[in-house]
Amino acid sequence: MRRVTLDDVASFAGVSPITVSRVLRKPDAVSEPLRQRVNAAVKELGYVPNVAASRLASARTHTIGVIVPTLYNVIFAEYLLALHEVLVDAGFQVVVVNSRYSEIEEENAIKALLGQRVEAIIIAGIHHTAHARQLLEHANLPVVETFELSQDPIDINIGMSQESAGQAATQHLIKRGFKRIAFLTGNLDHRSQSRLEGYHRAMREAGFEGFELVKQKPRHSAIALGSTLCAEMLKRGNIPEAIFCTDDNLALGAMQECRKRGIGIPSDISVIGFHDLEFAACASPSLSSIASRRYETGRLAAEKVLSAIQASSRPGGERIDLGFEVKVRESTGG
Amino acid sequence: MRRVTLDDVASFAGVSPITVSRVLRKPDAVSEPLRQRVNAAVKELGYVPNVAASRLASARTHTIGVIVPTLYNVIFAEYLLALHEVLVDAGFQVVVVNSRYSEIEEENAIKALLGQRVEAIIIAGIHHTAHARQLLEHANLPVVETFELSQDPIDINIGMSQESAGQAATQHLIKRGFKRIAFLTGNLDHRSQSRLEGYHRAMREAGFEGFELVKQKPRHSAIALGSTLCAEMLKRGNIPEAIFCTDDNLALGAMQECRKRGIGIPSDISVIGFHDLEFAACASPSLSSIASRRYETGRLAAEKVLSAIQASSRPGGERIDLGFEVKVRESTGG
DNA sequence: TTGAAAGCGCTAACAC
DNA sequence: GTGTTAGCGCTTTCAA
Repeated sequence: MRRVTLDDVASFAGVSPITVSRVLRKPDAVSEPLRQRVNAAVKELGYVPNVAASRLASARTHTIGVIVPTLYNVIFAEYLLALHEVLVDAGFQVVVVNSRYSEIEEENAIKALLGQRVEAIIIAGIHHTAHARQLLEHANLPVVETFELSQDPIDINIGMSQESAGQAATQHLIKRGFKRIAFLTGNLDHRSQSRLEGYHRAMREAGFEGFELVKQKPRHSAIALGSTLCAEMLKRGNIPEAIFCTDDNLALGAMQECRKRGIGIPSDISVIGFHDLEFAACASPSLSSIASRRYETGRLAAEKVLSAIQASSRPGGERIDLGFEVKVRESTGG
Repeated sequence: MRRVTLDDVASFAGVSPITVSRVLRKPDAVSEPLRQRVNAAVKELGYVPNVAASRLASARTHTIGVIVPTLYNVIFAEYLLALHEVLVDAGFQVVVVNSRYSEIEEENAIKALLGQRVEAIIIAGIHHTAHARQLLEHANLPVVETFELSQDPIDINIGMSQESAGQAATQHLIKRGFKRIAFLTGNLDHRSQSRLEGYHRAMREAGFEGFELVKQKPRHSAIALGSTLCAEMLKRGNIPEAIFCTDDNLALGAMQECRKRGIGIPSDISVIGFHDLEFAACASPSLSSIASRRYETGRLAAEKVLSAIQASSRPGGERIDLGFEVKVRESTGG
């Protein structure tokens, strides 16, 4: 049962193949009667064009490659949503690849996307293997790196300073008068690492000693992990005045653990999270957090890519800092 | 700056193109010395194979199409994660398309995927336009419909009875002794609709009168919507003894609204949600919910697809009910 | 406005 | 084990 091809449609309609192709791509270039005959034939035969052939012949794929470290994180879901909204509406296909927080997998993902001849790559993060970086630089297509700020962007870089954000969160706690401030995190990816550095910087500047608790995050339970981390910290006799969690889910878990133990928030311990997830504002107590602009990051990245493709020129090094915002709420006495 | 092709590699290595192709796809079929020369040439020239050409020539795409109504929902994120885990590891590429809860967009998505000659389609939901259904039936590839149970699956159907689940949730509340039970939902997609029907069935069987509150869900705030819906219901003087929310996020918002108004949960009003999201177990009060098996749905769908492709035969109508579980917690006095 | 010819970059099938 | 030939299904010239 051979699939129907463009040639089949052409013979059926009694026109040349190229006419069918034109009807499908630029109908205005074909006269009304032929157009109708072709459209009828397409419908009659149930013809579906083969994109692989079209891509090969035209050297255009109308595809954008996107690399994210994980699919299981609302942050990236929102970002992907924004990318989709802009790119799909502009007639592009989005291919999402998941690097699972591994630079090796990221390099493989880049190879796979290049093999597909994607017209641009949007990649979360600025840390790549040397070879990956080389591939991206030599690929001759627009590359957008997101979420972090790079000293040396490949092409375009859109993000925020994770370190400054970490510092700002910590400074907020310091301003509230706390000295014993703990830092809690799940897996220490580059972004959490930077936040941790910001935390240490703020603590150092204030003359305080920091202490962090890091624990690998199992796949499905950032909230539960927050409780676990918090419990562990308390069990060790490390009773802080305030906790900075690298993620709102962790913070929520930590708050629940405290509540379970009769520790008041913020009366006994203040808590600040990161990302300002939806529940933060309406949790109780409402959770202070650092608002990150992942939706805007996605939209802007997509728009930059579209204009670069339109201009068919590779954009020069551009760095856009979308910033962040400290949201002060009840969990830190706000 | 022409891209490096297989022919370039071949001349560089002094072998025929097909030998290069073999080294890349079945290295064992090529002698050691040639293999080394080819690999060196590939590296030296930075050759990246063109998948479009390969797909066209081999008539295999190693691509699976996946259609989901939205990307902005943890349920589908978990499901996609499971699909990715199985399919990517088996050497397939996953192309995800988002139908935005529209059957028309779903039909377009199907066309786009067929145009890409995906080797199987995994689609969330069982409700399609007549034309979409026809396309899927005639496409001669394995089709898996998920999340709901179909009377008449295209090929394979993996899911749960949304209606029974809605009924079970309601019956749980009825057993607790409640008569005035409200049903709260955001947008009424097919699955929520079925849950609503289950709710009405349970109420009817118990001889009670049901009342539902439906409101279109704006993109980013299921929790806030839950508060809004709850507030609206209370403002109208409709004070129920229990609330069944079609989603845990709504339930969380509703609980928060109640707390704000000094309404005790479960002392004044009981609340049950749906999906058993991560926070349900550790919210306070912990939230009763209906656990859905979306992760397993994803894995099983992917596995079924793989074995169908392996057998290169279209599977006959098969329906797999993965069931659900009523999780009784504090919010309904558990 | 329409068509003929050529070729995109790869692989299947068949020789050697 | 290696190469030759042909062709996958489209689109890009260029000519009419």
